[in-house]
Amino acid sequence: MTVHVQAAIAKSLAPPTSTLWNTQLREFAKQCLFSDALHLYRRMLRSGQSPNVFTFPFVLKSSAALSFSVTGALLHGHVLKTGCEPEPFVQTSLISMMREEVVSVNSVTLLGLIPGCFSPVDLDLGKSLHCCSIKIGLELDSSVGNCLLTMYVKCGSVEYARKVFDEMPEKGLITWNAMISGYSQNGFATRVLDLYREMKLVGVSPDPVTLVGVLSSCTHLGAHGVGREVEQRIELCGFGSNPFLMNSLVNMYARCGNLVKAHSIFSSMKERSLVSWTAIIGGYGMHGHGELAVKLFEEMIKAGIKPDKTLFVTILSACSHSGLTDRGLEYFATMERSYGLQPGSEHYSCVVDLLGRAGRLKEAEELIRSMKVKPDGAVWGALLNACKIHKNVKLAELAFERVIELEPANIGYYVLLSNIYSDAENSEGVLKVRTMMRERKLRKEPGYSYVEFKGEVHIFLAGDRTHQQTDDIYRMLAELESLVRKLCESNGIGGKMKNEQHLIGENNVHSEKLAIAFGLLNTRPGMEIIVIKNLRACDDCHLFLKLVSKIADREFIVRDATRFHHFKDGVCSCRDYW
DNA sequence: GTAGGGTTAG
Repeated sequence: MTVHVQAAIAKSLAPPTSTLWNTQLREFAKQCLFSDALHLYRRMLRSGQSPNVFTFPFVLKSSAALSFSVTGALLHGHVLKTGCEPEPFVQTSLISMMREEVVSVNSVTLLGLIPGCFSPVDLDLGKSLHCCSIKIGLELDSSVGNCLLTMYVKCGSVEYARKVFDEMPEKGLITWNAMISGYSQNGFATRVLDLYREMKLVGVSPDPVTLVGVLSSCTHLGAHGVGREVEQRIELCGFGSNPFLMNSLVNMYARCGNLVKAHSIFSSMKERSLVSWTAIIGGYGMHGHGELAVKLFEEMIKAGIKPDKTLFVTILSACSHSGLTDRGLEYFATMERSYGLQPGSEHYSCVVDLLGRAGRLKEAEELIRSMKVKPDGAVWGALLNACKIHKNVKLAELAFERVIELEPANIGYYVLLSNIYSDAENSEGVLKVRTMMRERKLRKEPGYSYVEFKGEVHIFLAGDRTHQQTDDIYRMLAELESLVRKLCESNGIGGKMKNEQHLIGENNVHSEKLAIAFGLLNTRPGMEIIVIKNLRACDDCHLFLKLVSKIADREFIVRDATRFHHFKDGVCSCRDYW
């Protein structure tokens, strides 16, 4: 179409109609070729073709994107804000054009203007466009409403978006999708699932776009049940060839630990994009199969696909979790050398983690000092974490000092340092950290864990006794604890358990332990137990849960704020190498 | 002729 239009205009075989001009303008605006759009607009005027109501949105959008002044007062504010002087051509051509036609702001104009505000810095301008649409009584128009809703989502104002959503009298598929994707992209996974249920109840049929948002939220929540329902729907509706949807499905299964299923979907895909590869490689890496992740990565390179920055984060972390230190360092070196990708802070934090887990703390510290970009909190945080593993109090103090300069309110780092002191039996240090937290009025958010069982969510806090099965749960825990102790003594791993001894007992019952005990009580062998934890899963529970999986011969997953921990037969597929 | 989509560490 585009080629045809260009050819028609260039050869002037027939005088282009306004529709042809507008189609080409729209193409340019869509591809963000804004100055091309403005040039085309100039040619259009020169050729004697008058712009009409369909012309304005694309010209206005292009002008707005280029920060040029367009329609009077509305965008004048924008120009002042960015400090861009209006380009003389745009100004003169617009003024002359306006003189000839009365520009009335209608829904089409708004639809051209609002997408110019799809970024948090333009939120104020977007709000004024919202006011403008209310003034002319168009805010309830479904296209304008959808557009405003999306604008708020892209600006990160989910609550405003929801307000627009609630006020819209006619909610079409696109309205539901915009809200569902909006929640999904901003991390409100439970709200996505609520809205999805509501949508089906009012009789709107989900399409692939809906399901992508829903699947992404299932992945974050570990909501396997909904995920499987979505998969059935995909088959039923014949959406199986949609690459976006298939990527989401691969990602969901990969992250939930069902790598066989993830791989089979991945293999069956006709088009495998970089995102598909990232999903499957990340899945293997996350579950401790670093060798397989590396193998797939090499396969991808051989297939002629170029990795991007995201994939490098994924592969570096895969190497880190499987102890493939040197392989990871090689990849880090090729990033810039072979692919021209400048490593960012996120890559450095992976490499610090890589070196740190391997005990190469000195090199990790040197790497940070050699960084061209300013290290962020995550980089020093990775070093601090390594100090916890390898019990280096001195370096930990330095890393803590740096990380706290950058993220003074991040409680996780205070807890980490406190645990490092506690491991070193340095009670003075523990006290120091606690005082610091009190002075800064920082309080640790209470950790909780929950299990989804028969459509209900069972939530537990540390030491919780409110659940109706409390007695049985505690009995089960006491039994497990005594079996764990026996196993430790007979296998001579009591040393590792030493730090954990004080955790056993009612005062130190972690929420994930309660959730697992609940799961063991209520599910049959062979059924998977998935526990979700709001914060990071407790390191001290790790060994306990591994041993429980052996004793009870059961498989379970603890999904915490950062990753999946897959426990099976006494092994955790996550960070098990050390 | 308008609005909605997948991947990333700690």
